[in-house]
Amino acid sequence: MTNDQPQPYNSAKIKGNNMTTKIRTRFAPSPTGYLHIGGARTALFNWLFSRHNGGEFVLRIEDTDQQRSTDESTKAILDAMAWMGLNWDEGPHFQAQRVDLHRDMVQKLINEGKAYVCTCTPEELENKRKEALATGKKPKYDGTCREKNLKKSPGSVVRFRGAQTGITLVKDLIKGNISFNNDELDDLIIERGDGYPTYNFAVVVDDAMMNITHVIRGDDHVNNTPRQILMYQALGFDVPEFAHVPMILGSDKARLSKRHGATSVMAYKEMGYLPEALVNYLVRLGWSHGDQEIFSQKELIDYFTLDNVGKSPAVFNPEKLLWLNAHYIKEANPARLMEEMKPLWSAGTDATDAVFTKKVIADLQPRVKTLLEMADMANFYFTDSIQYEEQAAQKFLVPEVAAHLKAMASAIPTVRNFSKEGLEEFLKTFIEERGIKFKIIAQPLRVALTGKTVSPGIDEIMVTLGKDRVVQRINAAIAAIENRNK
RNA sequence: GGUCCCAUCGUCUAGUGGUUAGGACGCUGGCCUCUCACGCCGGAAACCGGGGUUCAAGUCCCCGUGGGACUACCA
Repeated sequence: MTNDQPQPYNSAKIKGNNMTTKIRTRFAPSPTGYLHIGGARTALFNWLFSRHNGGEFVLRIEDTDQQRSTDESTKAILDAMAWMGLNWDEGPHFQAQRVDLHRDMVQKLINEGKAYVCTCTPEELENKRKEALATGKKPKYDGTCREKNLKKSPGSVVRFRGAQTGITLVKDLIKGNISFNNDELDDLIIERGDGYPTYNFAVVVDDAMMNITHVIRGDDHVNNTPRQILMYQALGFDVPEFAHVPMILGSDKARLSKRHGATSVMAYKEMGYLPEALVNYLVRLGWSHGDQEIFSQKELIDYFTLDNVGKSPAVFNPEKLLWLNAHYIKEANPARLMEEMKPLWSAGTDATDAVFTKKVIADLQPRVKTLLEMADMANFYFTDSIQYEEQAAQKFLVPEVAAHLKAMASAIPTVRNFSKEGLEEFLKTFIEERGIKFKIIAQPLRVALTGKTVSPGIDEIMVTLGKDRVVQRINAAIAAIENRNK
C-alpha cells in the first residue's frame, strides 16, 4: 500500500447516527502566571462555542510542569475568568492529579510497541541538535534508542514511536485542511525522566478521557496537532475536531507581550475597565458578525460560530478597547458602577453617601473612558475645601466677578426647586436681572465649584453638590478673590 | 535552516466572481454648547507584487515578497 494517502481518522464530531453527542470544549491553561489577553480570548471562544451549542465548558489546569506551576497562578487565572463571566461547567481538573492515568497509558503504548524507553541524556540530545542545525539538517531525534527495547531506568524517558511514512491530515475548523508529512514528526518524549507526562501526551489523554469534542486553542499549537492525532490513534481514541485561532500581536506585529503594555486580564480590572468591554473587544479580535461592533452577552452566544473566525493574526489595539470601555461605562447603571468603583476611589474619598455618590457617578459617566479616570475626576466632589488650579484661579477668580458670585451666594438659598430644571430657570433669571451673559460667570463659577476649568455641566454639578455645598464653595471663592487682592 | 500558517484603510474587520470596496477605532473639518465630554453631520485613508483562469478577480490557481508560529525531558 502506498503511504501517500492521508490517514483517515474517526471524528468525534456528531455523526448521523450519533446525534446525542454533547459538544464539550475546554480551556486548559498552565498555571505559570496570570491569565493574559491571548489566553482570555481562547477561553472566551471556547466558552462561547459551548454556550452557543448548548454544550459544556470544561476547565483543566495543566500543571504537569512541577518547576513552574504555582497555586497563586491557578487562583489568579480562576479569578480572571470569573471576572470575565466565563463560568465553567466542570472542573477545574488538575492534570498533575491524573499522572497515574497518564502513566498507565504510557505503559499501554510501551506494551503495544507504540512507545519505547530512551536513555539519551539531555546533554547528548542538545549536542546532536546543535550539530544538526550547524550542518543544515533537521534537528530531530535520531532514533538512537528506537529499536533497543530498553527497560525503564532512573532518569530514562519514554518516547512515542511516530509513523515515519505517510501523511497526517489536520482538519481545522478555522484554517481548513493542513497536511503534514509524517517523516517531519519527531519521536517525541511522552514521559519525562521525573515520571511526569509531557504536554503533548497528557493533553491527548485528558481531552480524550474528558470527551472533549472540540479543541479550540491558539495557533501556536498547529504544529503539535499531527503528532497528537497520531497519539489519539495509537491510544484508540476518537480524534476531536480542532480549531486553531490566530495569535494576538502587539503593535509591532510580534507576539503580544508585556513590552506592548498590560497583558494581564486583571490589570485591566485594576485600571478601571469593565469586563463586558474587555469581552466585547476580545471577541472582535478575529471574529465578526457583519458590521456589528457592540454585542450583549446574549447576542454573543446567539451569534458565535467558528465560521466567522478569521484566519489572520490580529494586532491588539488599546485605543479601541478604551472606546468600548467608555461606551459600557456610559451605558452602565450608576448603582452597579458604585460597586465597581469601591476599590478604585482616590485615597480620602468618602463614598459612603450612596445617593450623593450615585449622582457623582452619573455626572461623570459620559466623560470618562475608565473607572480610574472617574475616580480621579470625582475628587472635587468629595473634598471639603477646593484646591484651585493655579492658572484657573488666576484667570477666573478675579475681582470683577466677586459681585456676581456674592449675589449668587445670597440668591441660591431662595431657590425652591434645586433640580436641573429649577437651576436652569434660576440661572436664566439671574443673568437676565444682572444684564450679563452666562459666559461671564460660567467659568468663574466652575472654578469656584470644582477648582478646575474642565468639569461636568454647571447645573449638573450644582444639583449633585446640593445647595449647602454650592453656597459654601461660592463663598470660599469670594474669600479667595479678596485674599489674593489684598 | 526545516515544517506549517497568514496577507482589504495606521488598527479591528465586512466582502464568498460583476460593489462608487462597507462599518468601527484612531485622525480630521463642522454643528451643538457654560468648559470638557457625549451626540449629530462631513473628510482623508486599503485590496502586498507578478503571472495565470475567466466576458469579468479583493474574491479562484501558481510563483514571489513580507509577517508570524513551531522546531524543549514548557505548555
